[in-house]
Amino acid sequence: MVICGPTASGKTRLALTLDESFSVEVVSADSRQVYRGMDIGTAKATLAERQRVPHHLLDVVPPDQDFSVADFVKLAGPAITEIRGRGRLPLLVGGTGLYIRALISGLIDAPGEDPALRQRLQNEEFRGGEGTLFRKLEEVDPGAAQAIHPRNLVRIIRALEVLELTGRPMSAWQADHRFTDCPYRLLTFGMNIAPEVLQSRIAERVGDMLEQGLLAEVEGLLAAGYQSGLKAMQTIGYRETVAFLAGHHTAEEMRSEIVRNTRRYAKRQGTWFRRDKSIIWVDSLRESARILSSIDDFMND
RNA sequence: GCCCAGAUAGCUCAGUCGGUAGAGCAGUGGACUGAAAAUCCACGUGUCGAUGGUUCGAUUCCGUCUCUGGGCA
Repeated sequence: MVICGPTASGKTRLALTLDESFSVEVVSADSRQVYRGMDIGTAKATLAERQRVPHHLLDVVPPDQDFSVADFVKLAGPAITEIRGRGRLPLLVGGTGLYIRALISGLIDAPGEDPALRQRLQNEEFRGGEGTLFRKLEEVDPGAAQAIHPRNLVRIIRALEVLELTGRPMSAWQADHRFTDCPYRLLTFGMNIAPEVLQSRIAERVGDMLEQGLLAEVEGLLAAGYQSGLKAMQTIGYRETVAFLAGHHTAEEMRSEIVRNTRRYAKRQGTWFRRDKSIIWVDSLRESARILSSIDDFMND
C-alpha cells in the first residue's frame, strides 16, 4: 500500500492509524528523511513512533553523501521483500513523487551521475553563455531537446550526461522504458486536504519545528562540518536557517520564508500526484471507515 | 486649526501631455526517467479613495469631502 500527498497533510498519522488494524511496517519515500541528523526540519517520525511501527529508509546516509532516486529504489525494493517475508504489510509513505514512481515502475537503465562530467558541462554553459548546452542537445539528441525546456539546465545536463556515458541518447533510453514494469499489486491513497487547512497546518508545523530546536539542529550540522553548499542543506527549513545564522535576514523573515517555501513545495507535490489517476483520495480525519473498507476489498480480492 | 504630499492589482509602486492602465513581489496552474524539499515553464480587469464640475469622453484637469503621512501653530 502507498500513502502519498503533500507535506504536512497527515501521511504519517494515517500510517500509524492503519497499524491499529493491520500489522504494518513503513517504507519512507522521502528524499530528505534519508539524511542522518536532519530530524526536526524534515518532520521525521519520532523515536516513539518508530518503536510502535518499524520505519525503513530513514537515516540511511550522512548529509554530505549524495543520495538519488536510484539509491532509494535499491534500498526500498529489498526492504519491501523483507517486510513481506515477515508476513507484515509494507506501507510506502512519502511525498517524493519521483521516488514512488521509480520504485513502482523503475528507471531507465542508464548509469548514475558523474560529478566531474556535470561540472565540465556546467563550465561549458558558463563559458559559452546561456543556451550553449541546449543547442548542443538539439544537435545530439533532438528528442530530448524537444521534451526539455531550454532553460532547464539540470535536465539538459542529465540528458547530455546519459548520452556521453552510454553513447546512446536519453530519448532512446526513455522510449524503451516508459514506466511500464510494475512488480507490485498496489493500493494507493492520497491525502486529500483543503488548501486553507494545509496552509495553516504548514504554518503550525514550522512554528513547532522552531520550538523543537531547528536552529540548534542546523548549528549542529554546520559545526559538524556539513556546509551550506550540500544538497542536503538545500532542504527547505535548513537553507533559510543557514541564511538566518549568517545574518542575511531576521528570525521573522526566516520563519515566513520557510512557510512560503514549504507551501510552494506542497503545491508542486500536488501537481505531481494529481496526475496519477490510480490514487484514491481520502480525508484521513473523516473517512477512516472508507479507507478501511477499501483496504478490506483490496485484501480479499 | 492651517500648509504640503499621497490615495491605482492581495502588497510596494509606475503610468495615462484627457481616449477605462502595467512592473516587481505575493498568488494560481503546469512539467518532471539517477540533483526531485531540486530544477524549469505559463498566467496580470482592477468601482485607478468618494462626490460634483468642465469635456464627445475624466483614473488623468478643476472644486468639495474622506482617509493616511509629514510640517507649522
